[in-house]
Amino acid sequence: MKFEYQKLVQDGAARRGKITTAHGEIDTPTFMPVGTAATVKGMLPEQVAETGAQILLGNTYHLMLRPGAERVAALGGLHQFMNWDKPILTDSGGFQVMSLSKLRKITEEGVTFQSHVDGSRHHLSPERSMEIQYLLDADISMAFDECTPFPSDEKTAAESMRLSMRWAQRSKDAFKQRDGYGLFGIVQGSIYPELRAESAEALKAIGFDGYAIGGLAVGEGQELMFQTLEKTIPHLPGDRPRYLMGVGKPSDLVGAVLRGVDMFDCVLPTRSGRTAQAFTRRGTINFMNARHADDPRPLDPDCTCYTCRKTSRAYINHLLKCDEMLGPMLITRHNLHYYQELMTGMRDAIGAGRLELFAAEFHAQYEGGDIPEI
RNA sequence: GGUGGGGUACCGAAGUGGCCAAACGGGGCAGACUGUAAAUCUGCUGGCUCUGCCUUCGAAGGUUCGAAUCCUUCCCCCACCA
Repeated sequence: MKFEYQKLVQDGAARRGKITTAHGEIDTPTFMPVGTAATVKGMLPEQVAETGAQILLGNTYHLMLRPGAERVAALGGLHQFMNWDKPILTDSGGFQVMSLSKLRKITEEGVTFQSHVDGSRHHLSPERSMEIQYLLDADISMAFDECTPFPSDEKTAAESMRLSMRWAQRSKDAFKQRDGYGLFGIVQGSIYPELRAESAEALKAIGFDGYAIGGLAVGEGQELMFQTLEKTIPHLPGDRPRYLMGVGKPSDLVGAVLRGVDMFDCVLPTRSGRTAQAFTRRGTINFMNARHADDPRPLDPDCTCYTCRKTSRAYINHLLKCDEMLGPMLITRHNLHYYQELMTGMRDAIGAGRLELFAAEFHAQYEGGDIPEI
């Protein structure tokens, strides 16, 4: 089957749509849990699927180091390797170029870096990144880019963005076209509207199956992020999915969907889940706090996830206090469920032409505070 | 009964005349986390009317300008020997 994006309903700038890939369909707007090292930390694949996730994010950088892309390919590809038969999108390794900045050396050709695992030297280029993502059998591959740090002055941001655009062309040239598989370009340009526009136009000229917006949620703040989205999205084609990389908090997702974003990935529900923070429709809860120790109520009485149906706040608090692995697992499971439910809510709202109202209700409830103390 | 070792903050444990309200761990309390080098990181953790004062290093007394640190007596714990 063909890799394609179908826009089903438009509500303001927001879109309800569907992406078709070799491993199945994805309802958009969608949230992709992050499974960096061929696992969503602390979750079995079927549990991830149970939350409603339709696609995962995997990582070129981590998987090339361990266990190695060729090995994954020999073992049947990433889907089989990690027992996830739904779509997978792989990051290109570009983000690690930034997050591992102490160990990197960037040239026009690509980036040389030292492994955080054992210090060994490795090289990543647009061509090698495409090859790795092909070996992993990613349904959606990402162009190899440089995630421009924040803050960057306009000149630096422009040079970084233009390098990413040249790499985007090379990524496109190296990408092996196959039915059901797609390649996304990544818009850069920091917070500068003209650079974002230039970047988006450059990618559009190359032609991609989807367009990602990178280099945001890196410290600029939500307001600047939203402003940048508003200056970027009008330059992107309407008949392709838009993916805001690495975002974000629930309110970021709502604001970005309102502005026309279709896809997200973020470590927050999983990472925060491991560090005691639960996301609920009524805001966040830190389960290490002593006030939960005697609370027999579920994490969220209105939630239908396993954690909320079967466990109490007191139990979760106890597990975390004892450093038991089940604590992070339970919160992660809830968080992923909450994120998926939020996306479902937005998809339904767009379908009904009432996303603005949904957003207003979301904010009122999210900022309204946790359920009353017992 | 004898010999030796020891009693320090919530716990463990440094410190053996002034730079000690007392290192360091743990625990506790709170905060952070946005394309995952993160089950990680940061702060606080005697009290107060808080650029200072008060109380605290088993108890009481003493030496000294000054004591958790030196002296005396007492109480308690541990090990080995009887």
